[in-house]
Amino acid sequence: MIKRKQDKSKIPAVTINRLSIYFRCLNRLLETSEGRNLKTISSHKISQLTAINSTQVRKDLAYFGEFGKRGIGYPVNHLNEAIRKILGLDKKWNIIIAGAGNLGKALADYKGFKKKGFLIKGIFDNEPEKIGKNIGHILVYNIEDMQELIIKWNIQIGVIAVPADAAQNIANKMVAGGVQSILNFAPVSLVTFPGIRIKNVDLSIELEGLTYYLNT
Amino acid sequence: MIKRKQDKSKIPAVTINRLSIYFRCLNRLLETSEGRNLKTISSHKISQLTAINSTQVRKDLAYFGEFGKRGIGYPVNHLNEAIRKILGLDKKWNIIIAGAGNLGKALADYKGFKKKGFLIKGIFDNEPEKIGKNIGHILVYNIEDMQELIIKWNIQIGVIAVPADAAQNIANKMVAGGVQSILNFAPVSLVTFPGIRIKNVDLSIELEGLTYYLNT
DNA sequence: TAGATTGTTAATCGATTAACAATC
DNA sequence: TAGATTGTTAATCGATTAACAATC
Repeated sequence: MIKRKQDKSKIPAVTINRLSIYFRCLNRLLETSEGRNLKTISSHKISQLTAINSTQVRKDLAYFGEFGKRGIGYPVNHLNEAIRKILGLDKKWNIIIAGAGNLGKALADYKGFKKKGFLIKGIFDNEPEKIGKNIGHILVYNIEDMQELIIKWNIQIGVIAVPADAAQNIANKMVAGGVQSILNFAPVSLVTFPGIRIKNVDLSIELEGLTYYLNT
Repeated sequence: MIKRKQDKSKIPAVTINRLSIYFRCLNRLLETSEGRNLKTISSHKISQLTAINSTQVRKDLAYFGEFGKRGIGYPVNHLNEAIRKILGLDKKWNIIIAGAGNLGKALADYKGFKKKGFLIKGIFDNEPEKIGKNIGHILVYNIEDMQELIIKWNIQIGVIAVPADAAQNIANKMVAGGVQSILNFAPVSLVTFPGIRIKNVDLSIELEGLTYYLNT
């Protein structure tokens, strides 16, 4: 049973990230015949598959309810469904992508989105040659129309894949349109807005986190 | 003066990530005329520009030396160069990309790499139609030849942009070739190797970190 | 009953931040 | 000297992990 009225601010953000990892691990397991025959799974087995400490696994899951049985383990199917609901993946989410460059194209074509219930409703750019064309099955729209279409399409998540110097302006427009969350691929610290959640994916930071340790 | 023999394992990984942020912030500043005229910058100013607590800024920098002067601040140019050296960005790094799909293409075309001293020496794929073609100015090679070319080109960093089920195999081959660090875009927990550093960039985790909070 | 495993408490570990002496 | 600001210590905060009673 999922605990009701669980205060999200009390749950560490890293716990949510690990929940995604457990979810993927269970999904993979259920794709195998071995996994489908499994009734239950122990925190120790999840630990082996994810390289996350088993106490951590139990603690993370316990934030949301008592999913397991002592002496037995966690029922695989039920746990899988419970995590899906916790992460909100039982719902459909409407997304737009700003920027029809290489990255925007790669994201628009990314098969993982649809599978998880993310619907990319449109891509936006300011280059006239790109506007009106299709990327995969998604149409490229004029960035001028973004704010209006965010409202019309009831967009919850905006993905920023524009150059760094345009990112803040795009973010402002997304928020003005009513977007509640932003996934930002531009290498800038966006000025944030109260109540709007921003996640940054930053290639430079990741690469420099490698070169620092390579450097002797 | 940079402290010699600083034990890297004693410095939090998050500090290195923030160092990247400070570095970018200083770079941006030095691109403006206002910034170029600045002799020094205070931890408080850096804090304003990066939204990172000023005590945190001072503590992070103090791991590597005494860059500032009390009552004055940090000399902008010198600090910028010092961080560049700490992150190893004064050196050239040889990179290969495995996977010539949309993501691999986007990465190969990413301008930020060259600017920071990262040289993409080749892209690898197993599809015959792709092998021998150019992406940007980079040639696509047969994945069979990857291990050999890693040695020949003295590759330090391997980027994995192949589907999830192929990722572990590619990682094994990269490590066998002598790659020391891996940037993994495939949504799997790679089995790690002693002494090899792996950084994961995982779109699902980022998106689910948004839907969790959107979910009511 | 004996063995397995959860859920949770308490201990530990590590990172952030407040406070302040040093000093420009 | 007075004000500004660093570098660092000590306090705080928060996350991880060890330990174990509960229980299947």
